[in-house]
Amino acid sequence: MAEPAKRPLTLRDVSEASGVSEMTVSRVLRNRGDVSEATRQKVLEAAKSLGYVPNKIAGALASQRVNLVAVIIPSLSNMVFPEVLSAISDVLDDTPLQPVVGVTNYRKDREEKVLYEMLSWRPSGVIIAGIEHSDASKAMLRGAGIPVVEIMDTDGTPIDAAVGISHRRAGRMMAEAILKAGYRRIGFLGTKMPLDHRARKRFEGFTEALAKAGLEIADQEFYEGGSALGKGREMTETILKRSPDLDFLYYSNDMIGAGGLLYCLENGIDVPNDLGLAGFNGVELLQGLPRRLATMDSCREEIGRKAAEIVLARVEGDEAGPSGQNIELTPKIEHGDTLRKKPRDADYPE
Amino acid sequence: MAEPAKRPLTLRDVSEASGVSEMTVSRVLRNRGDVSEATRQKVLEAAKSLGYVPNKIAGALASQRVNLVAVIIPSLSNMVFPEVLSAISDVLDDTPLQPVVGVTNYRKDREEKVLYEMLSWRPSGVIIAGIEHSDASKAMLRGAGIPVVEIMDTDGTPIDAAVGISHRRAGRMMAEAILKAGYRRIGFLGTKMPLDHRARKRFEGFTEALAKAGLEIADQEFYEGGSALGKGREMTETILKRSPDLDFLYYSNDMIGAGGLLYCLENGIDVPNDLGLAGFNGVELLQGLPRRLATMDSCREEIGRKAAEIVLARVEGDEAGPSGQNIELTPKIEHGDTLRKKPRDADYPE
DNA sequence: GTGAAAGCGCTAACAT
DNA sequence: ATGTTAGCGCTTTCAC
Repeated sequence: MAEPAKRPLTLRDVSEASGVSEMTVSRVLRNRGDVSEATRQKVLEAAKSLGYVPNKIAGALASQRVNLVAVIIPSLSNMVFPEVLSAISDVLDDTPLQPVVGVTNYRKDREEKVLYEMLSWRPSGVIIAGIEHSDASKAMLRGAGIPVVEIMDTDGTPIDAAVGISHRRAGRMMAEAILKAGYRRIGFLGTKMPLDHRARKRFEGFTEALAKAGLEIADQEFYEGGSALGKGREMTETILKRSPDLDFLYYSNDMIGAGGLLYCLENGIDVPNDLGLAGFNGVELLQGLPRRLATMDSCREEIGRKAAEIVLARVEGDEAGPSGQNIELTPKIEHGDTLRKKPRDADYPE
Repeated sequence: MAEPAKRPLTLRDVSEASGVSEMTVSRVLRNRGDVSEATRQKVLEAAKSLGYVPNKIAGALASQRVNLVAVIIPSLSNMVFPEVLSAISDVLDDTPLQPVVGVTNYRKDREEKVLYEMLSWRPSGVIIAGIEHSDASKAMLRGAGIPVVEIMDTDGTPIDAAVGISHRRAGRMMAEAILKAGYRRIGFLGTKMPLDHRARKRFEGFTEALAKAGLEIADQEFYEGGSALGKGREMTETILKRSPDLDFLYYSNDMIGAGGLLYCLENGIDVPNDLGLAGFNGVELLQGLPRRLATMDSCREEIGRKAAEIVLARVEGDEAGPSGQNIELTPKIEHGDTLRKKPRDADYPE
């Protein structure tokens, strides 16, 4: 029953309460070095009854070790990132390392600030979303002298190590699957992309693959903010009214794709025959929809796990581990119910 | 162009590079005290060109101030908590305080551990979800000597301050609205609740209000884990097959409610006439559904904002601010398209 | 198995 | 406006 403490307790308080030197108390509390079972118990008891909570600030300063891993992501409202996070947490859970999250809102200036703040706590490693950073951010990351794992995207040169997928390739793969299924008049719906590099790269890969087949995006529509499901609905209505002859809609993420799917179903559009749909990410939400939206798994779980493992390996092995790796995972297309696997008999007889 | 630093830079390095004492460098970097514009520039330049990042560990130890606010929540995958978080961040954004998030997975033992870890960094305040904690957690919170704001739930006695809604009352209010609309055979669908106190309290308030009207829950169904949308769908099918005469389904959250709604629409059930539906939380996702699910706003934005403001006020005013407050917000029922406002002409002529 | 001394990188409090 | 001194609460290192 600790009284409303005025001054936080210190090792010294525990030392005095237990009649053991500060040093030995410290050893007990950290399970380090040999301590007799007798003193060990005395100390533990004293610490507990006082309600002592060690001061990690002091500990970190003295030991020059901080068991934190900075995890920097663009957003928490896009479910994709919490999922990566939870994979990271799972791996780190049985280790002394602890993730600490920073959010950038997809903004370079925020990223710089968040990074600076986090590095000033001298974490043991950094896991950061994306492979595009400002020069200042890159300089900080390089200068920090700690393992840095860039995640989600491998289209670029990592500072240290990277784990992700190639979004350019993902866009290409989806375009190829769509073409193979016989769709030809393809619309694109997505976020305004100046900020989201991965969405942009998927778009680029997508158009590139279409171009190779002599095709272009037939129409497109972009959105900003707001409820993704609602936006998907609205955008789908807009683009279909403007270009009723489209036979496929590629969405830059599953949430707007889901909104589009709901719109199509309500309006009696024959999916996937008259109109095919596909999103991106493979979010769990899709399991509950009336039809399974075609999508592409973005390997979030594995990315999080691998990233954490890399940091862990580097922190444990004092020497720099395998640096400079760029691990590209391969996303799989899920056709679901909205992307047929081959052309209808009637059309595109080629 | 900082070389791959071996040893992190210190104030001393900046001091030497700029020919100014460590103390003055420190003053410049913190914008504290009077420094001539000339030296100010010299220092800033030196710091920048070296790529110096201050060591907050040392700073915090020396100043006995840590501008972190521990925010402890059950989960990141339930969108409700990221929303509270983002309200907290917004308020704290223009202040020196910074939120740091810990996740408990709805488990008391995790909460204890997370709390211990966070307190060992000596944060300036704690914002913690829920008002139910283990004795050990309560002792830690009391002993920390910092402002503690318990959020989301006001049904209980706060340790220090609380901001939230009464979930018992929320459950009652929904029951009353449902009864007023003439529904009588009411089913409940929700999470297994040993862990989620707020869901439990809503359930209790709900059944209590039914009891007052001489009614009982006609059937119920519980779930664990999995995709909420999909689960809502499955549970709805199950409960309706078992009890086809139900005329209302009350879901413990909007996601399973949304799944239920989709199921009903697909199966041609007349909502809200033959069957009414309601969820809880007022999540944005609902905006994109074919019909607006009845729900109840859980005031997440305001809760986050108020909580952050309380911590802020207490940290700024050195003296303890208004302690012991228990701010109960009032959720509003949104009838949407799935809960009619009064009985059908035909039934329940009373 | 235990203790004493030194110092981690910074800032408060006092000089000047 | 700038510099000096003395810690902050722990851990490292070395002694016993």
